[in-house]
Amino acid sequence: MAVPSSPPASPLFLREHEVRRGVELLFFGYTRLTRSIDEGLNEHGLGRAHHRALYFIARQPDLTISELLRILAITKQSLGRVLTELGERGLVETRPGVIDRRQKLLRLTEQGKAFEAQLFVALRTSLAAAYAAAGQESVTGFWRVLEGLIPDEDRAMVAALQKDMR
Amino acid sequence: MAVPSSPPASPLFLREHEVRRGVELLFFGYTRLTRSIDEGLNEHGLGRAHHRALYFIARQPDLTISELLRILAITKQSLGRVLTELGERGLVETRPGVIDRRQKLLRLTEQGKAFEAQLFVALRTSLAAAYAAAGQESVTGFWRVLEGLIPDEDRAMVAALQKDMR
DNA sequence: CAAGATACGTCAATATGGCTGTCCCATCTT
DNA sequence: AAGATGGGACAGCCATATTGACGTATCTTG
Repeated sequence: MAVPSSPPASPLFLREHEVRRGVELLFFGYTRLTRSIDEGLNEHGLGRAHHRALYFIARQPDLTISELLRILAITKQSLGRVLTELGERGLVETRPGVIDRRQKLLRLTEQGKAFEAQLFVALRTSLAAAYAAAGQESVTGFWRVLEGLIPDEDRAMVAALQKDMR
Repeated sequence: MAVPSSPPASPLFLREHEVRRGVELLFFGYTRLTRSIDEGLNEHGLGRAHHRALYFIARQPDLTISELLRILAITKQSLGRVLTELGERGLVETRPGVIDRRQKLLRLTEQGKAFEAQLFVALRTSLAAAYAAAGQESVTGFWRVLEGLIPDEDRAMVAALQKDMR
């Protein structure tokens, strides 16, 4: 795998160090951010999978099971376990769909809202510090690159989440 | 409350939606990027944990076990299993440290290098496309924000990885 | 040199969060 | 009435992580 020291104008090769930098920063950044909520989750005996469900239910009240499945991209069985546990702890409640009574609309209880908000504080603290240190210009770039990592078929779903943000 | 060191308009309390957007984009971007290598890993019966080890050994040949443990932030036992499996498949080899013979210096075999390079193609394809779509300015911002997510005590480690990038 | 610290390995037990496959029920659609 | 869809549930499996304790080789230091 000998690499010439003066590379030709192959854009793919030229980007290697930039790509490695991105891979590494994404790895460390993502894992550190998720670690920031572990303590709060542990207090309730919950894990990150529970947080992901909580988060997206908080984000889109009256989400259905199948919508949540598409967002999380896990199996019905895996999600079932998580939702059962969240229900048992009184953090999530469901009601039958209005239009389609087979559906279950997911919502956070008051307790669930409070807990999600508590976890969100940790996320906000970390991200806000990073945003502040980097500056608004950088934040825009940060978003743009991440958007480019999301495959076309998923982009509508992500955009929908952010649709009704004020 | 006198906080002399922060500017008056310090956006510590960013608008919530900016933080949620970052959380979501990081989640989707990171998970989609990691999924891009699953197929390649599956062909060898390996998982993402194996890739992380492979990746960092590729990045820093002659890495020691304890350095790798610090990077991955997992336990010795977890890493032990991963390295055993990589060794059995002839992807990673070790030799005793030169200065300190208790150490094991980790290296990829030729096979290991080829495999890591193959996986890297998928990462590069995804990230390079995102970089190209976003533009160089954005890439810089992307890096800056992610750097800000890494706690001070880990930053030296990450910087060391990128020290000898050409 | 003896004592202790360090680098690494290993055992056993456990938790978490995924997966597949199969079958079921209620409800909506045609 | 038949079929499609939303959701639940069973059984079993796998990957990846954890803790705690103990062992061995090697380096460092009083």
